[in-house]
Amino acid sequence: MTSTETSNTQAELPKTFQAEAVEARWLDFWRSGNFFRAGQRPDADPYTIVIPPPNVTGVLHMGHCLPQTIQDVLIRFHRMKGCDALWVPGTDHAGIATQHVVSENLRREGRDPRAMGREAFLEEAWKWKEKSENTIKSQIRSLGCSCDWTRDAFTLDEPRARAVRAAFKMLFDRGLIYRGLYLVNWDPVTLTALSDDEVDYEDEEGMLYHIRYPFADGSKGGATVATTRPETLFGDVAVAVNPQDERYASVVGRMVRLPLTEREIGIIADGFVQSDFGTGMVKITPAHDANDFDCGQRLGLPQLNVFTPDAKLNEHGGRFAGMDRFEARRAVVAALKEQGLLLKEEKYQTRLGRSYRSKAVIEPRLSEQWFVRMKPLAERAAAAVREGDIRILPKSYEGVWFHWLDNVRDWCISRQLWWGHRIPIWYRKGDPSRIVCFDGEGLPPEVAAEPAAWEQDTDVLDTWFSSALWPFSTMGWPEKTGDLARYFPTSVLVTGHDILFFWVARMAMMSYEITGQRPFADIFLHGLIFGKSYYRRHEGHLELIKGAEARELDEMPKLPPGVEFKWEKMSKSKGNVIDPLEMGRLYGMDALRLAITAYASQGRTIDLDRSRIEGYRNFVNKFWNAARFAMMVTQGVTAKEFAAGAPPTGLRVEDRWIQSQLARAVEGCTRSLERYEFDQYVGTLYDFVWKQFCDWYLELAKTRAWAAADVVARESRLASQVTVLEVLETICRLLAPALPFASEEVWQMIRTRLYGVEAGSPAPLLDGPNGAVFTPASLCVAPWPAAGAADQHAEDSVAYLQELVTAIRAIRGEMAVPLDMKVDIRIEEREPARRALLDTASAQIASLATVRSQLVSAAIAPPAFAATQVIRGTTVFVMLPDELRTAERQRLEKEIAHLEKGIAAANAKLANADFTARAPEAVVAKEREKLDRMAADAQAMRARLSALGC
RNA sequence: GGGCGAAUAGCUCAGUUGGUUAGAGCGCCAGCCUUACAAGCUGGAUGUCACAGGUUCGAAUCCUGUUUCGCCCACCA
Repeated sequence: MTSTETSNTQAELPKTFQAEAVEARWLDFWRSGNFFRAGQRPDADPYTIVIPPPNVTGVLHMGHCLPQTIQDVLIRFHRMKGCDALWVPGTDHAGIATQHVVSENLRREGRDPRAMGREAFLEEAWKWKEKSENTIKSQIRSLGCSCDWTRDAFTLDEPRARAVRAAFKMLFDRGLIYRGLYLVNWDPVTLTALSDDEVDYEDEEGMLYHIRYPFADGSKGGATVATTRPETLFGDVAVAVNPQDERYASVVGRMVRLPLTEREIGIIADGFVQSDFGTGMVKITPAHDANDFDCGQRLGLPQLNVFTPDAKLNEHGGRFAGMDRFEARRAVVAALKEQGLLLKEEKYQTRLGRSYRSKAVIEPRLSEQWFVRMKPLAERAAAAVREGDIRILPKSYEGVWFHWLDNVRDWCISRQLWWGHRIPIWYRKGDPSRIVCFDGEGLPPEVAAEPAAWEQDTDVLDTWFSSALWPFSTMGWPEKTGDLARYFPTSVLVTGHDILFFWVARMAMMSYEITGQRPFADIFLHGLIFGKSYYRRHEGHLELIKGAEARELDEMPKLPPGVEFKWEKMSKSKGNVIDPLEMGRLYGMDALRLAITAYASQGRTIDLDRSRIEGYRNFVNKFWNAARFAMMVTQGVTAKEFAAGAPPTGLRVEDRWIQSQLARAVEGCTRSLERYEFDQYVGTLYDFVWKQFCDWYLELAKTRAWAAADVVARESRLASQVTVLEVLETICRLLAPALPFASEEVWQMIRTRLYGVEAGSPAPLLDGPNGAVFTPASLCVAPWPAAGAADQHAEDSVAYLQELVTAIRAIRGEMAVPLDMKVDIRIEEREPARRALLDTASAQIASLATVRSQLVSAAIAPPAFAATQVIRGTTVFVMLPDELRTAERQRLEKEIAHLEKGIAAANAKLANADFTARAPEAVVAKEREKLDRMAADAQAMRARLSALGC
């Protein structure tokens, strides 16, 4: 097969980039080629990322795409840098969240999840998990994520269960896990305890009730307490005042009668009571309030639970028993009012805790739970960041990290759920003091010997317990696996700052405690994606606009009057969710990834505008068309010619210029990626590909690439062709981490064209500087480019030509010279070197500025009429019809005014003696040079203006 | 109540240790289907860099205060 037979001609290549087909092709190719399987470079440094496992609660949304894309960019970058890159994928069983979703679904089908029993429910949950997990995996795949799927993990699978048992036992044996009766956050809807971090607090409008507790001896008066929760009074065991509060000094020690009951309780003093709040008297309900619990512990008060698990009053509620807590509140208030014991009700802003999953109002509940002792673990995690063992990016989150760890309370890890890791504890029936903790498979020996005498704890562990082990449980811990030795600790953790405590801090704590090592070297915290929701102003209040109407508004450049938008956290109820796959279909995954990467500045909210995705879609298409053009103008170039590199004798200044620009781009991209400055990385490429390569180099190359053989020397033509291919090939490699599909497509296209081999087939190694470039079977395993040398002379020369061309174009544009009218120009240039440059570039200038003829000389006799522009001492005359004289006057005046503004600014600076005395010499010199240049140009322009004479 | 972050063009955002006449994309205006690309090309307009002080020869950038917005943490019932 020869290269001509397999070459793509222009006609075969579509004018617009066909994202869908290209994505499918390379996804398949990468998968079958096993390119993402770690361990294929045993001598290379490992680079590891473990995915923050998405919850198997449903499908991925835009919020997930951000971390996945960033991780993939990092992994692909390091893979190309030669690392043994490993990205471990996986999913999280998400205890409460999943159990909640599965239960809801069952209820919708008319089934009662609780009545089904544990086994049957778990069966349903596993079914759900399979479905959700498959969806998530295929979504991650279609994003182009280069995960090593052979190492796929799930937080509830058997290897992870082994890790959970081992970790639990380890902590248990070290006394870091204990069980006790404490007040915990109870979710009365899902009927489980929650950790402190799983409770979201919201300000809500409530009432503060002042209730009179009459003296028990019947004497006049009593204690008036202020409370937001009158329904808990059945659990009161005391009334407390501040010991310093003189108003109540005399009543301390007296007894009062608890309203609506026959019970009597005492008035006590405790320092936590704030005298200036409410009445200065507080009812003490140790079983239902955290403060009161602490107070009760201090003073040895009894704990009286008055609620059932689903937050109905129990037998202590007397005639109110069986009522739901909110219903009971109304009833109790009504009864108190009737008895004249309700002295006052006032509106009051309270903070209500809600379950972060079920949104149910949390009820503090006294119950037997398992806890992790956090203090020693937290100290170690804090020290790790303080000492630089772990680096947090952006640094501003360090403060948050320390504050949380310094104030952390013990972690309640038991959950009264079914979906999760069973707590590996067995109790001896009838003797609760005898317990066994077992980390092996099946039953502990004692239990196996007498199964009937033991029962396993019915609770499961908090999801975050297994998540906390993730960086090493995915590596096979507690087994001493090869992966653990090679890939752990991991390189970086990429996640949102919203789970810094839930997850990140806990991984650090567990990892140091259990493995003695950090879980990751860097923590990169990204922003959270917000969506655009629309509102219509309607009689003073805002009305949410959803559905199709909102989609229409998305497309409108200007919103109709009365409609406004807000950026808000994406949620289904707001109707502002963007489906990543839909965006992928609309604009292509590459464009989506590029937009996300460019948006990934650190630690903020990200207002994702779809017009930005569209902008990058256009960029991908631009890149694609540059490739099409390259294929066109390099027809006939052989692999051997490419491998040998551009013939030096044929190189022109623009070839050296683009190579120099490329060197800077390579350096910029590399530096940005190493520093997690993703927006810089994308910005550098965008500018280089579009502004430098397409707008200038390819345009400059046209004159040679298309010229007939007798007009341009063969070497020159070949040099331009090879340069086009070299630069394009390097661009592919630079783009590959963020834009894997399009770059692979183009790269393989060049490879196939030159070598006549299909993707995946080995390309013959040829001699020459470029001989090895296409050796790898895929771009994703090609080496990251090394930065070449910058060429200052070439950069200056081309900058000069660019200014000249732009000046001529600007004149044409402002004077409205039609494009089909080629103009004649004269250039007055005193410097011989520049004249020489202009001579060699005349064909390029003609092509770029639509020029018919040009005359270059050290001195030009001013023509009768021409539009003129002076740039850096060079005068360009653009010969135009005389009727443009007036237009030219206006244009010159504007140009001169612009220059004068700059001159004035520079003059003011230089006139300041302090500036010339104190500013660094280089800065002053630069300013002076700038002033001289502008002054000379302005002078010349003024001369042209007066010569116009109209 | 504490802490953190943000405020730059109509919109979304850059602006690295203070040194330009403050940038990009989208949108806008004018002109172009110039044989890679109309998802394009060329030219153009657009800013009290939230506000007020201060430091400095010089501030979008550093300091102080103010305002607005967002987030996190916190046991006044």
